[in-house]
Amino acid sequence: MHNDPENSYLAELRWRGFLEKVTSPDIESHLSEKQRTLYVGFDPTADSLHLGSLVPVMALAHAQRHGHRPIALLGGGTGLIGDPSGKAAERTLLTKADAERNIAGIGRQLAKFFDLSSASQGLLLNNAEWLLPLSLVDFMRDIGKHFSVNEMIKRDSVRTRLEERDQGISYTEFTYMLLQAYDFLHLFLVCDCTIQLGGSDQWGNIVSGMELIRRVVGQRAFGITAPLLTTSTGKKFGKTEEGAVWLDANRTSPYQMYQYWVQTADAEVIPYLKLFTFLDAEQIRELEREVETSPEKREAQRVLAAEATGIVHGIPAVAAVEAASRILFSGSTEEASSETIAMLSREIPATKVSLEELHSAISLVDLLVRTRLAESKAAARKLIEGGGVYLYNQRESSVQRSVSSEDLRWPEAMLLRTGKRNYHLVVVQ
RNA sequence: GGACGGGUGGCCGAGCGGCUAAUGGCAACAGACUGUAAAUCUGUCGCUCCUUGCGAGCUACGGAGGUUCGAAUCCUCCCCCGUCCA
Repeated sequence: MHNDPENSYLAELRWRGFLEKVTSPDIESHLSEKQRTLYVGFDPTADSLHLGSLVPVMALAHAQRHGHRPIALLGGGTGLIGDPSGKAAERTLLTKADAERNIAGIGRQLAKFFDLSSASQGLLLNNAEWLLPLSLVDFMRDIGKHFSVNEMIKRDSVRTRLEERDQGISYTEFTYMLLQAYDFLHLFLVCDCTIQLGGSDQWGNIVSGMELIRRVVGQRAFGITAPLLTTSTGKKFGKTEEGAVWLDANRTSPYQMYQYWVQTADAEVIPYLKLFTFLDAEQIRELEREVETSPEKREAQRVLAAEATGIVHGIPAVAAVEAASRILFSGSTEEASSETIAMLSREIPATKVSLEELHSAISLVDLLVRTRLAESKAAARKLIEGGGVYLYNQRESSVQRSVSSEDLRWPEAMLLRTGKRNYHLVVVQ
């Protein structure tokens, strides 16, 4: 297959924008020859991945779809050391208990992206398995001997720290690159893994691994790096004012993730559709035309949000999120299901009101004060008079209005709103 | 210690005996516009009540007293800030 010009997997990565660099053009024929095994490592820096980690995850998921074998590698061992790449300062070591907890969390998430039903399909491994039992002396004799300190200190990640007088780098972090290189060697030997994939900051570590394999076994291995994303406004991808967008629903709710995607700028929505959904080229071209002709519809953003959120949290969760978003942002007066209400109750403030109270009717003015949507009764009245109060997204303009069980349109909840987006859920008990 | 200047609503800043809940600006809130953007425009912007009226009552201009029919505005004392002189 030497003259196969276009390997289908690489072609896919290419048009989707995953390819930043490859270590050699020969990777094309290497992949076309037969099923290959590729790996991506994940640091257990937190108990959840965030959107940024999704780029290599998706790249690896595409490999499986093209018949190759992915290995998602948990850094249970390397995480105890800490990767200096891209870090301006020495990090505090994770405790072993934290690392274990983080490994468990990340492992659960990664498992959802791959078919791990058999070892020939895909693998989820933890490098603690082979790194922890290593003997220091053996490691130094067998692995360390292949690394030249002269080379190591030229590395960006090391050099910047050496030049930065007040930062420095510990021997621990300095050693990190040997461990990651050893991972690649280990996977090469045990799993016949020949390709390592990673973010562009991993280039150096990947090359170290390839070198090590070449020296120890005299064989060739490859690397692929994916670009680090930044938004057109210069912000880091996957970050909001509140911090990272996590894959863990307890850290970032599906609704919040969906909203993050929906708010994607026009300039980024097409690249993101390519990276974070499995939609094919034709479907994405269609959406691209939509962005050009009617950007105000935000159709591409909605599709991106639904698809990407669905991949992470499952399709069933998306329906409720979409309904919640329609209600909160398009002022939809649709009925809400209990799932949607549950979704809303996590995103907007809620106040409980007893059924008895509701039977005897509460004045809208009092309800506004009670839900703290208005600071005082006078303010509540002024809000109503100014046309700023809505019940189930329908304007209520009478100061005399009172609310009773008659007005209950959703199961056990009323949706009250002032202004454009100050929603409040009145939960009836 | 002495001499001035000043403390006003979330902030800045007018007012200097009644017409002042207190001009104006900013912020805030609501409405219109809009693509879950920005800008712009309009309205509201101490609290409470209702018979929602260009309605009534209460509370407010550093604090406490006083003068006056009536004070944020005049007087006394106190507190605080700023500038200058010792």
